[in-house]
Amino acid sequence: MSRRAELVDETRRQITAATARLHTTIGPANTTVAAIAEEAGVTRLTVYRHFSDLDVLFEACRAHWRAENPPPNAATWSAEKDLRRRARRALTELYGWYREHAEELFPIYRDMTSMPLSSQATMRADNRRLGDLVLGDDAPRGKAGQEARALARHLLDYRTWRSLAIQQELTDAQAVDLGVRILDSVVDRR
Amino acid sequence: MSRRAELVDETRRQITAATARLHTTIGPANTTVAAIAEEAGVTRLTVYRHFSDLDVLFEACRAHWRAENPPPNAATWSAEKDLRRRARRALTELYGWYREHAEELFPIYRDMTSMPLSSQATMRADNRRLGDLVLGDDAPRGKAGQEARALARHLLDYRTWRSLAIQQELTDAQAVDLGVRILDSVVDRR
DNA sequence: ATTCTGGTGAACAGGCCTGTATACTGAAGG
DNA sequence: CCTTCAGTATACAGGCCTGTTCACCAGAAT
Repeated sequence: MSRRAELVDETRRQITAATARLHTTIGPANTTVAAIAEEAGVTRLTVYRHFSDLDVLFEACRAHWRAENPPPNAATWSAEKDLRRRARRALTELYGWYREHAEELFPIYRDMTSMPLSSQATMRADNRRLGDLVLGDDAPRGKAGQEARALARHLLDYRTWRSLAIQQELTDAQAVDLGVRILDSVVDRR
Repeated sequence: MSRRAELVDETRRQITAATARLHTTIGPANTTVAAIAEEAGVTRLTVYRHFSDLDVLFEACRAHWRAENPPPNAATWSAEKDLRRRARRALTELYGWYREHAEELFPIYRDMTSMPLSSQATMRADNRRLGDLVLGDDAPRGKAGQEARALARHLLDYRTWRSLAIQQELTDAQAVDLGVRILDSVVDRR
């Protein structure tokens, strides 16, 4: 990569990083192009140049942030063969990550509706994937399965963690315990 | 009440009603004084006159809307002596109300952080009260009690209903079932 | 009939935002 | 050495918002 291209790339990176900083503080809904430019130490015009489509910037910003703050690796959860252990591990890791990034994730979820639909879809798909991963083969069939999946996904959501841990003031350990117990009782019911 | 005072009062009512309409559609965060005035068929100046303090308007608006859309009467829940029945009744009534006002409540909860602290406190207190009412004397002591209360309150929250019923696409009946089962399993555990 | 006064209409200065256009600068790179 | 072009600086026209001031009107109240 030529030096020239490198510089351009660096500017682009600055812009996405600045956007990420704003999204995780004041939130996407209040993030203006003017603010991004200032935060990136760049002219408004430069932002427009790099990202004529704001949605592209939002997606780039999302990718950037996740690369710098990697969420737990859900793939390893499958190693636990027992549902309770698997759920415990998943919730512990995820809730830990949520706690670590509580402040940053809050504006994201709050302003979700003002984000590009593609990003919203991605987040929903992620949530679904995690839920299915935790349930594994233990998901009942039919209606019971639908409810179990709904519960698993609900428990894995950031907002559920926030409700339990921040609003209701449970410790993360308590929230995890509660989640595991609940999920088990629903899946395991005769 | 004199005719004069009546007219003044009517204007005030128009303003709070207009505010309520805006809060339940575009949300408190996007509700401007200009928009309120227009929606109320009144001058911006008139709005300022009646409510120099916006927080007062917000609170009046909240009261107005709740009077027109009364939530279920939680006091009657205590009639059910069995926890499961009580929880079922509470969740059924509350989730029904949430469903009925799903669209209107959404912007309120989304923009909660941009509402006056007093309103936020009121909502939290309400939630606590409902939770305690549902648990009644069945709340365990100590740590288990704390978790049971947290769960009850969490289940009664609008956002939990939304997560289960809208996001995860459960029917209200399914969400209620799930909630009752979960709460029972946590309260009743060994 | 006259006085109050809630509401109107218009205007102000100030702020922040948008998207676009202009001409300029400075460094990478042929 | 000289071209290319990413980024700068500055400006514009347009939009919407805020809070406040002033003169004015018309209908209640007395």
